[in-house]
Amino acid sequence: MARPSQKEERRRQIVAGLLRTMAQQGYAGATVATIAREADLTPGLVHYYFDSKQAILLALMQGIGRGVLGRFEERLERAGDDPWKQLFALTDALLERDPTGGTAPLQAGWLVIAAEAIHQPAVREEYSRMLFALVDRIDGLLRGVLKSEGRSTRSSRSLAAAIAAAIQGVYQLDAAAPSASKPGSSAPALRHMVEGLVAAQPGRR
Amino acid sequence: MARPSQKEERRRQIVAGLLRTMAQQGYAGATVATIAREADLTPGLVHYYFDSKQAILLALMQGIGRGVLGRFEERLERAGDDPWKQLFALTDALLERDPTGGTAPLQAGWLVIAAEAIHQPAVREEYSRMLFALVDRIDGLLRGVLKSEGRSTRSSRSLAAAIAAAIQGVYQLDAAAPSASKPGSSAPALRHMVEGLVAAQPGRR
Amino acid sequence: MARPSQKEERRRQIVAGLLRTMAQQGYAGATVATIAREADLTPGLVHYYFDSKQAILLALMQGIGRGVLGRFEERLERAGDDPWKQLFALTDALLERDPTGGTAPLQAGWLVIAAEAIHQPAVREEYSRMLFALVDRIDGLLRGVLKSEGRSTRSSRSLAAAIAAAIQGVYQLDAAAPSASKPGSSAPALRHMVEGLVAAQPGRR
Amino acid sequence: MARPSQKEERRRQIVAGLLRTMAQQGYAGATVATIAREADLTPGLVHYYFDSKQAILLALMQGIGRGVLGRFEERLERAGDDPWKQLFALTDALLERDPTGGTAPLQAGWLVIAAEAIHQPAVREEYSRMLFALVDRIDGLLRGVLKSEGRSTRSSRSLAAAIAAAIQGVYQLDAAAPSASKPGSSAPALRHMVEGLVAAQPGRR
DNA sequence: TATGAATGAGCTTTCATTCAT
DNA sequence: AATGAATGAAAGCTCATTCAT
Repeated sequence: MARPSQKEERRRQIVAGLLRTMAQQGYAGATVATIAREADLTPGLVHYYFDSKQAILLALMQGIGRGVLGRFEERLERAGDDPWKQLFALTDALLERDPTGGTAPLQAGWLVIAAEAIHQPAVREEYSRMLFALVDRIDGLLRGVLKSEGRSTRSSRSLAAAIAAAIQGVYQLDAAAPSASKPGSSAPALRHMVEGLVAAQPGRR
Repeated sequence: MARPSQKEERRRQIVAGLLRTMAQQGYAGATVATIAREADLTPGLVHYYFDSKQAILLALMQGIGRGVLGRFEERLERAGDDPWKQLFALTDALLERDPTGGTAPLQAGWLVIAAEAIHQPAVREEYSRMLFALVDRIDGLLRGVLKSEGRSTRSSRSLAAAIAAAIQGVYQLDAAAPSASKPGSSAPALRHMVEGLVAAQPGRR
Repeated sequence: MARPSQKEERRRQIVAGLLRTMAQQGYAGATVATIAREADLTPGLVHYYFDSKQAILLALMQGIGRGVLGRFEERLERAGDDPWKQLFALTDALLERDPTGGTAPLQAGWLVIAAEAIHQPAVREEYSRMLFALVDRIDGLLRGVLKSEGRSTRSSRSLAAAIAAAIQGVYQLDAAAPSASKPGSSAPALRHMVEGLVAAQPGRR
Repeated sequence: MARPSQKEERRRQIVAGLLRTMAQQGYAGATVATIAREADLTPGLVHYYFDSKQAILLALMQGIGRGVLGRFEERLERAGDDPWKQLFALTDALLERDPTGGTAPLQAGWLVIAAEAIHQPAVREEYSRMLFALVDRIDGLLRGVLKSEGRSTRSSRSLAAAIAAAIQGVYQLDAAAPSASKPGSSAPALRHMVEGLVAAQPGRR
């Protein structure tokens, strides 16, 4: 009972190693050897803690999910009861750019994961799971907003999906063509997009 | 003279082979052997027409760029003089889902390309080039809209980037988690988002 | 009967192409495609005139043999009856460095050929044939010298082989480490070596 | 701890495998697979110990350098103070033919290396380095001889280069056309050549 | 004669994974 | 727990040679 979980600590190291290398070299380029080096371990030990490279990726995805949602829930408390503020607390949390550049690996990693989801069923499953969780969370907040505006919540889920898509899109641009968007401009732009979605009269134009 | 030159045709075959396999297996999974099989050629011949696998990818990107923009320019003619209609002609063209499922490879491929752009400099360059072209095109139409609404065009480029991001996001969701969004719901949702962007009072909220 | 021998001309081109590329890239590096390009032909045509790459090499060796010996025979006429002059006419001819650098390919090529002779039996055979011819020629002249000095010709063939070896050695150094020997210093040095061989009392020291 | 490190031993095996196969098949013919088989290893393992095939070659060259010079230094001690004996200790050591045929690979290998030096810059560099070391060593001994004979040492380096060339030439003949020279005849012939070089009056004949 | 498309065998190299220690 | 040697199955790419035109 000395160290409560060497094991968990080691796994965290490895997962972090994968994220860092993957964000720079892609998934295929993230060799087990590279991951190990980044985590200050040996290749053999990586396979002692994880059955396969894919297993590391899945663990990474779950870690990201917990981390990002966790960061948001903190903010939600500070948002009070205003539905708009709550919704924007979520979008802002997701789009926040770490000034130290620390989130770049996260966004790049996320893009890489999405690409892997296309052909790795296990990854797609986890990816979908996380995305549904996100859409559901957005949907919940969005319904609050719609109600407060006296609007129908009928198609709220579609709208939530659109918001999620927009967020993913910002990730993608930031990661793959960082020069295309001005830093700091995404969060406010997304707010206006969301306002547009909410204000829209179904069937208009 | 030797066999009549089918050089361009062959190259097209190979590029198409890459897109199809890449959309199903990712870039690393699209081996030269797979590409060749998909194009009904031998691996050696693939390298007769392209110096490297990466060269095929770059050719594919240029082909996609030409194809997508071409499809749009056709529609633009039908949109007449209404700035809103012109802008929506573009977004609709980009988001249109081929009912036969034919565009799925394109969107999946695009996501894979974005992921490769992260660590392959040549790909990133081409990716940025194409994205800039898209943002510029959106920007042009957006300015028309803003003027017609009597609004400032000062930050039009940021808005254009946001719109491009939203489109990329839809691609990503469609490719990696198709079940998350209802088919057909993206195009109208994007319209509303764009309206929101345009209607926004800078500095509000 | 129009052109007496297009064929021979073409073959000469190809052989020259092999020599040039081989002198720069080695035998393995001298691709049929490279040879063809250097000869301003197409790869297919190369195999129309030669059955195989090796066949070009063998033709090259014969061409070199004729060329080098031919150059020497010219000089021999000018050497008159002095046995020493005749012998040095040969060594000088072999060691002469083209001031335009034109013989560099020849020496480099010769070194490459020697290396191929190790494992290509057909090449080794031709190489030996040429070397024997050279040693025999040297031997003939050397006997003249030995007689004129009143010395035994018993071991003249060994001495001739040693002289041939020294010449090969100069080729090798010139080709692989040109900076090791001063240009122009080889021919006189070789003369002195030969003099030493001739002057030696068998069994001395 | 893992298996006890046999790193150096393994590297030696591989280098020896390269020398053996290279002496029989040339450098291009010495595939990594062949080398591995000769060393009783798998091809993958070869690349575990060496980054590239070229790296094995460079290691081989350094090994040869150390080995040959080492063999000579032993003899030098036995040569006492006589400058001639010292010089001949060197040439004899270099030309010594292992009666078991054991040095044949070495000489053949050396020829192959010289041929590679032509077009592989890294190999040329190492080759030059070794040759310079050899010429320098010869030069040192030669100066001793020249002084003891009361002769000028002005052009000793050129003479040393000529001696080195003659040695290389013997290697070449032995490797590529072993039948051309009688076994055992090279060492004495070289001695006489060297004597001729030393005895020569500069500018004579 | 001449072309250059096409083939297929083979090359070097990489890497996830296993395993003796 | 930990190491790093070892494996083997690919991968991308090259190239002599053939062949339809």
